[in-house]
Amino acid sequence: MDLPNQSGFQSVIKARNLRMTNQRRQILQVLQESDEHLDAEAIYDRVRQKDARVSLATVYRSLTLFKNLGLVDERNLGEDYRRFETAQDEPHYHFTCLACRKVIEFNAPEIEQKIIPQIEAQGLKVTEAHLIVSGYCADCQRDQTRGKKHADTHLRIPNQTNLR
Amino acid sequence: MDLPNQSGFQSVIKARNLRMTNQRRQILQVLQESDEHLDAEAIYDRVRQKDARVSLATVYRSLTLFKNLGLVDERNLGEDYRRFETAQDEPHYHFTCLACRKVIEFNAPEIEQKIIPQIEAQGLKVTEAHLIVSGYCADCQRDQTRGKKHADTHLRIPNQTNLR
DNA sequence: ATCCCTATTGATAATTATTCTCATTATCAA
DNA sequence: TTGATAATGAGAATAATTATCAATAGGGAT
Repeated sequence: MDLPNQSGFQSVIKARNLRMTNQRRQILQVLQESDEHLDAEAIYDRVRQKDARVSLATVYRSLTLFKNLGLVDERNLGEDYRRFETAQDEPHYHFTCLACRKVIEFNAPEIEQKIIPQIEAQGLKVTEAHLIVSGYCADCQRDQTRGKKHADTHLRIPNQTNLR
Repeated sequence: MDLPNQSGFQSVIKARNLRMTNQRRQILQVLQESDEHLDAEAIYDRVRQKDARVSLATVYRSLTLFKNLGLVDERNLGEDYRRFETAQDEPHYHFTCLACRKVIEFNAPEIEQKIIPQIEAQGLKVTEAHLIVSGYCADCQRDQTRGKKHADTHLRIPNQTNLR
């Protein structure tokens, strides 16, 4: 949630002679207010609830703009799981539960302090690094062992009877 | 390229009463022969060159099957960059050049030895971990500073004049 | 070698997520 | 207030992947 405030955003916008529209304000606000990881569709839904008449195309356009302005990051949190979040100062990484799709953030200073320097020592220039960890959260592990019903649409545990 | 050989594959297939078809053989062979990271379309092209009449749908179906059998891994090597590779014994991670799309593999034992154990200590069960690093390889850095023409279709360097 | 069951395939339609098109609207500097 | 043009809405277009279904082909049993 440490995003430039609206007036800060406004100056960024004007400096590039872009325009500060109501749609952009709404979309940015939704992103700032949420601490979840939303996709374009979810952002679209929330913006509409706030009554703005914003089209899905505009949501996509705005997200692309915000990405390019460095205000928003697009994250691939696993297979078929692209989400957006406001840009953070601290580098951080993501664990995704394959059953309930919950996202848990964590730090891993080894990446910035050891792994990336090692890569750059080979002459490569690093601009981005994502560590994507998948598995099962504590709750869903419990449910599975109990054989409980849960949102198994996304279960990726290989199933002997359905390999195809 | 340390994949079960064809006879090993055959036994895996039969054990699940699946069938060893010519299409599957061809697709698997393409994956084994290549040390690049291919997408479904590229696999499709190569299989067709070997003259088999294989449909794209079958390529997708086979890749899904191989994934579920643990013979093949699907990798998200960055934005819009899903590729397949034969399953490896050693965990490894990927650097992708944003300019030429070259992929360089590297090890990072800190991930398996420190980061994952820390995550699991919190009660999470980890089944997968991908470290995706993006940036510019030595060659493309050189080209850029010289202002050379190169495949800039994929350049992601924010461009002040084209933010939208 | 032949038969039969059914797993697999090819061709193509359907689906999903995202981007594009273009006429219309709205922002904002003058 | 006006004018230049950035931005939008609505829907068409695109691209990647999956689903449908009749036809084909493994491979165990005979």
